[in-house]
Amino acid sequence: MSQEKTILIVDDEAAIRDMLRIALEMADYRCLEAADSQQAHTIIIDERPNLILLDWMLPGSSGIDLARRLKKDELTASIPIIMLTAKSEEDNKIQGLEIGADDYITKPFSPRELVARLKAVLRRTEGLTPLEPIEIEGLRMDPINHVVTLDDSPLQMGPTEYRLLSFFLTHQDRVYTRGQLLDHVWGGNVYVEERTVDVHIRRLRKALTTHDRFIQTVRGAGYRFSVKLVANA
Amino acid sequence: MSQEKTILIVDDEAAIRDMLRIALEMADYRCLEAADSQQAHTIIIDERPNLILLDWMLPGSSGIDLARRLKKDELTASIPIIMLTAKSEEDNKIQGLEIGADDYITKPFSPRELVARLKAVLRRTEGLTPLEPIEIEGLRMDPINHVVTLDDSPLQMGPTEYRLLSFFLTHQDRVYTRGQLLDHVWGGNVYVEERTVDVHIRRLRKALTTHDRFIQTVRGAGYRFSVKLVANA
DNA sequence: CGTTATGATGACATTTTTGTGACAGCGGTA
DNA sequence: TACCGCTGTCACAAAAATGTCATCATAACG
Repeated sequence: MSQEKTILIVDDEAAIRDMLRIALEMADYRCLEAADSQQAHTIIIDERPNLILLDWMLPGSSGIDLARRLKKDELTASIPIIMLTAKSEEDNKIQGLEIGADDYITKPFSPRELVARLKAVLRRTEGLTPLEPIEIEGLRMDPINHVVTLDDSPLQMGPTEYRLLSFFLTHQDRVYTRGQLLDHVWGGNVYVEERTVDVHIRRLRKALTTHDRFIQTVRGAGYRFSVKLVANA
Repeated sequence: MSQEKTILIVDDEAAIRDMLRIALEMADYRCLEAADSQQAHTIIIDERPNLILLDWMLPGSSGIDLARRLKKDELTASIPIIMLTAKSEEDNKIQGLEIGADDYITKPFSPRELVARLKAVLRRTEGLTPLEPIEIEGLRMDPINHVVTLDDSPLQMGPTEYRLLSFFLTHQDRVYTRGQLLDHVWGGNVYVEERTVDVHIRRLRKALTTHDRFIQTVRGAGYRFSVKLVANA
């Protein structure tokens, strides 16, 4: 299960888009529908990309305006942007960096360079999770060292169980269906059997051994993580 | 209150120096005396700067030679360098990065861009170069003499392994993804496969032989250096 | 009770991730 | 020139995690 990243391409030249798409898909990235020239200033997508490749020159609305608007909008401000500029436009790169683009690439560029820079930008913005440790009833999860302890003794579990526990700790006292758990913990667009959730719940329970009272089964509905003991309904 | 960083400016144009000084001081950095054209090849300072801004073109001795010498000298090898290049020299940027400069900026640049890049470089190299020797459990790193010993017997390792260990020693008990390690240890603008990290982790582990328990693999996440933590999560 | 629906559990093949040895390129040096 | 150390990448081995299934246990309900 590779952690797939999605890239949004905004360019009005179909040839460039195709080239980008091929390069990106070879590197295991998923491309979102590239906005064409006319709608470039009103991109509507129903999925949040991990990164935006934005051409500097867009007819109607210039790429830099678009970038500025994206960076202003709360919803999109945190998405890193890489600007594509023609060589003659290179002077603009400073302006591009100033308004918040995370990198720029001058055309023509090699696919390899593109992917390399893209990786660098993604990696730079990736590790920005200075989350606070969570502790309840002796169960402590510290995302900084990626360690779960129960009464100070470390617990061992797989990555999926870790994510599952992480989700539960931040969403306590509420019942989630298997489908919802798949959405939140596995990620939206994966196809796995709902029963798989049962197995991982089992594995997480085993990892928590003595404290498996935390995870409650709600028959016919799903699972709930809670410190309080709640009667099922 | 702010942890003051000192920047050494090496440029023969007084106008540039003044501009840099103003920009840097506005951003709360402290500037060291800029070497002028004549002494550029024999910088003598009595304070160790946190970063060096180095002009590519220096009369008498070219900036790149100076950079190379700085990177060779044990005392200064660990100080990050940002090269300033004129636009026409941009082809040289690759060469600059190759000899060990941590970033480059092409003139003309905005003060804002300068500070942004400078911050990025400082952030990456932060804590990477302790001035005091560090010792834990018989493992001792002496940054001044650039020597690592284990129970008083010297260990041999390559430069990359040394930097990796140096980073780990100053950032213990915390998981870093391969990408983050590339960012901090290799530098932000190198394009290297993430698996390369694995290989260097292996080489470092081999160099530490008996104490390879320090470097822990956190499956699905990255690596962690720690004396105490044992179980993964 | 008996029947049925739903969850728990152990086993297992497959996939993913990491460890490891080898190798070619590069720059420095004898 | 030949040699040497370091580096990044690769191919393959090893290890761990994952998803699915068959089967068992239990709750719900008549």
